[in-house]
Amino acid sequence: VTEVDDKRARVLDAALEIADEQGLAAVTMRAVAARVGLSAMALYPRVGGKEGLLDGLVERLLAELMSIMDTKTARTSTVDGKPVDRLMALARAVRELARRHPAAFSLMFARPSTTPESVRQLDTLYGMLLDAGVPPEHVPRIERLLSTFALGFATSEVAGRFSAADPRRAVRGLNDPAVFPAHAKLSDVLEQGVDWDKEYEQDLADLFFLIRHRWTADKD
Amino acid sequence: VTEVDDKRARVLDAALEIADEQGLAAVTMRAVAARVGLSAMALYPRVGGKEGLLDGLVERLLAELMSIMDTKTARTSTVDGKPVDRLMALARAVRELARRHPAAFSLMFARPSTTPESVRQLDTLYGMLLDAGVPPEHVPRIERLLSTFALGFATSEVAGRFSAADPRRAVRGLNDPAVFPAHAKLSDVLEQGVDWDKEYEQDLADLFFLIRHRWTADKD
DNA sequence: ACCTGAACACCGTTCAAGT
DNA sequence: ACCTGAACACCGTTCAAGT
Repeated sequence: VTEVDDKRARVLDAALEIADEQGLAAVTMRAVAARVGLSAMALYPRVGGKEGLLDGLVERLLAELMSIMDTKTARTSTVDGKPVDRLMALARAVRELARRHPAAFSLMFARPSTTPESVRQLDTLYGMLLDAGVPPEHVPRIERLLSTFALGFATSEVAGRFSAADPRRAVRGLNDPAVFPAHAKLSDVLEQGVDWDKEYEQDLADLFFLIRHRWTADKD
Repeated sequence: VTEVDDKRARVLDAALEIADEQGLAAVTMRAVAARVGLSAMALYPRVGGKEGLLDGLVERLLAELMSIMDTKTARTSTVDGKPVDRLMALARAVRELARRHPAAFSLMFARPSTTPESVRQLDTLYGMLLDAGVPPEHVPRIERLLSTFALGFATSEVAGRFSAADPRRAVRGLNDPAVFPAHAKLSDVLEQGVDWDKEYEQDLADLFFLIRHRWTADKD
């Protein structure tokens, strides 16, 4: 039983390595098989076709996400720190995961994981939000809001959505108020580059500001 | 000149139709060519290979996004309504676009558009945020925050990330406090289904609450 | 039980050939 | 100038055959 899992794990290792080194398009049944020293057909009992292989990759990423968070929180000794700190650590771990595996990370949006393990991780997140004082009836929604933003930010970064929007890769007439009035008004701000680490921290601060203050003054 | 664009447009029409009807995997050079009555090779001068075809699809989606917003704001006559209303209309248009083209929509995260037209759309967004009172130095960041969330939410919906997390597609022991303590605490909330329209509206309300109140009490 | 290799039906793209 | 069709180097997967 654990032997089968072991064989599967070795295939997923190989697939993730190829994705990291050569991109997702290079993750071919044949290429993965060659790396583990088998024929392409020998993978089918292990991972169940290409779809199963990619689903397995998402499982691996989720497992690594949790291990990143554990090592991080252990190092700064916030294992049982304030709930918001643990949420922040998780949010930062998402981004680090994306930087470690930029090609494979794009699968996270496309191939939702429904393994018991992923439900356990969701349960941990729900627990943190409850501890942080989010009213129970809002917890699932706030979880989706935060995870959607964190996944989206990391995906935008590694897929180039953010850098592509950088106006310094000049479109003609960018500072012409007649063509791009808002860009012209913001030219000072736009000229300086973006510190993505800082931007992410600011975004998280804003979102947690929301969580902290949304349910204090007014109820619901 | 416009004749070349016209030919290109016809190819992109066909590609989008196939994506809508049969999914993104069915968008094949051969299939698209067949739909416009040409050989596969005749597409190359028009769109420049498969990559160019997919980039063109993203352009189409962005154009449709703006047309959705225009018709919506026109109907509710908020064309020159309050800036926040226009931002809300745009955010809702993103989601409607995803529902119209669920398969092609996933390209939005993967293939950022850098055409002059997309910069014009970004400029419009910047303008709305300035009008809404966001301090200039925060406008690009808030734009990224909002667009990342809106894209991420719509992608999660159409790609099944949200529905896959639905606990009612039962994992064993979901209500066992020993296994999933947070799920057990939230069982009342989780049992009732989610109204996605309502959830999105609440999320937008929260985010605009943030925009409205973040820069009033404390100056950053 | 587990693995292999030939084969099938595809895919994007090159290229020589047609008009 | 614009299009075609054969061909090339792939791809995921089926299946009969080996041990």
